Amino acid sequence: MQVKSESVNKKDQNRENILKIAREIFSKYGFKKTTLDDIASAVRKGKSSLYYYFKSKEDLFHAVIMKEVEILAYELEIVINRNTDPVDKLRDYILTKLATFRGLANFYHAIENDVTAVGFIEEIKIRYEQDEIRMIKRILIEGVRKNEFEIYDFNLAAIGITTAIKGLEMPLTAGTYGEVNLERTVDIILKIMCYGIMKR
Amino acid sequence: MQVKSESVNKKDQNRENILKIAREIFSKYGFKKTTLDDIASAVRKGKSSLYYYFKSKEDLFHAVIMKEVEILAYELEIVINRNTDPVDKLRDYILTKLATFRGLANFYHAIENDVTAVGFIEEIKIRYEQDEIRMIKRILIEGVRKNEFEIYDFNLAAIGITTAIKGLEMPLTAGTYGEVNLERTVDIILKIMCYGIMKR
DNA sequence: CGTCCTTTTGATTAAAATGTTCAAAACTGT
DNA sequence: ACAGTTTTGAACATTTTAATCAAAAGGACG
Repeated sequence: MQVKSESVNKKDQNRENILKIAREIFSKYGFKKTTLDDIASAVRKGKSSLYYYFKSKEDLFHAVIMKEVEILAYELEIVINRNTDPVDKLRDYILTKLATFRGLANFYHAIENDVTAVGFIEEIKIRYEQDEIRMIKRILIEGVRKNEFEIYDFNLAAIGITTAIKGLEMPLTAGTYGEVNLERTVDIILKIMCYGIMKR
Repeated sequence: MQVKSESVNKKDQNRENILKIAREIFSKYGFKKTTLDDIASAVRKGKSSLYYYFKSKEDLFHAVIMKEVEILAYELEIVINRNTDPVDKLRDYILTKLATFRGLANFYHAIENDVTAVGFIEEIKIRYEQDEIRMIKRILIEGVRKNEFEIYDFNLAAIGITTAIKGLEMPLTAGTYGEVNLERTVDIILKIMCYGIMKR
């Protein structure tokens, strides 16, 4: 009998490799234009071999996106745990998320409406909204503890900021390709959020 | 009766527009992955409308490539007529051609062998080889006139150099994607050619 | 070698996509 | 209303493509 852990390792290794290559191809051509043959021949396997690792094209795509999201989560975790000024932290958080999202958007940068892909990404957005609010809240609480922010309702504030970030993501996932200079826009929004619009 | 010249203009205008957009899409996805629907919806027309302007997908692709070649020819003409040192002119000629070719290569940067596209481009290469030899010859003759080159058989020299350029194009049209630093390679080859050629 | 498990594959199929044709419609200027 | 131009939707034949499956190949181990 083969040792389970070894064979699992081998399989997982193959799976990872397929994911890595599939990621490249999906990000280049989008979900619809990428065929299983493209991926299979890129990993030098028969097309049917892919079904040993993933139960469908959608499944594979889903796995690719999920991995991307994991990476994003990991990067955000790092940003959050850095010992920086709360405002900078907020800024870094937003910029990191946007950068990764710009990449994610590639996955369905197709001309036609790639319904499946859009569906996946929308689904992910919804699923992770709660996490996002929680993270933002942590930043806000830290800001108050450091005596930099003055916030009365953390939940509302976090929801507000999360919503603002969603607004920033829009031009990425929608078709607005004209370089909007995101960094500048982020700074402007940050300024508004930090100093408020009221004269004092 | 409508005035012929007007209607022709309108049609040509539309044709040009289709070509422009088709160029973008072909260069992004390659010949095979680009569908007529992609192009049609990008120009906001029905798919069948395209057949009013081009008799087939191949025909359209062909037209796109031809336009690209025209542009290349135009740019090369400019380089050749610039009043520069013959060696620089040779260098500029090669670099200009390679730059455009790098773009051309995009048109069939597909994973699979895009036989049709490859065929077209090979055909063009062959057709324009004679022109190329002629242009190179002009540069060489000018170089001798300016007392910088010392060449006894212009034809042979031009053919040799053209062949060398072909060698430089190979990594572009073949699958060699690993950045080969073309500019450096060009300089090296130029150096070899020059010190074999230059009067001393 | 034979056994058991893992992994790969070619053949097959059903469904969807795609290039192409064509006759009819829409549009345009006179 | 007319004539020429341009657009289009429906229809079709052909390929492509995702998915399935049973069989084969590979590999560890007694």
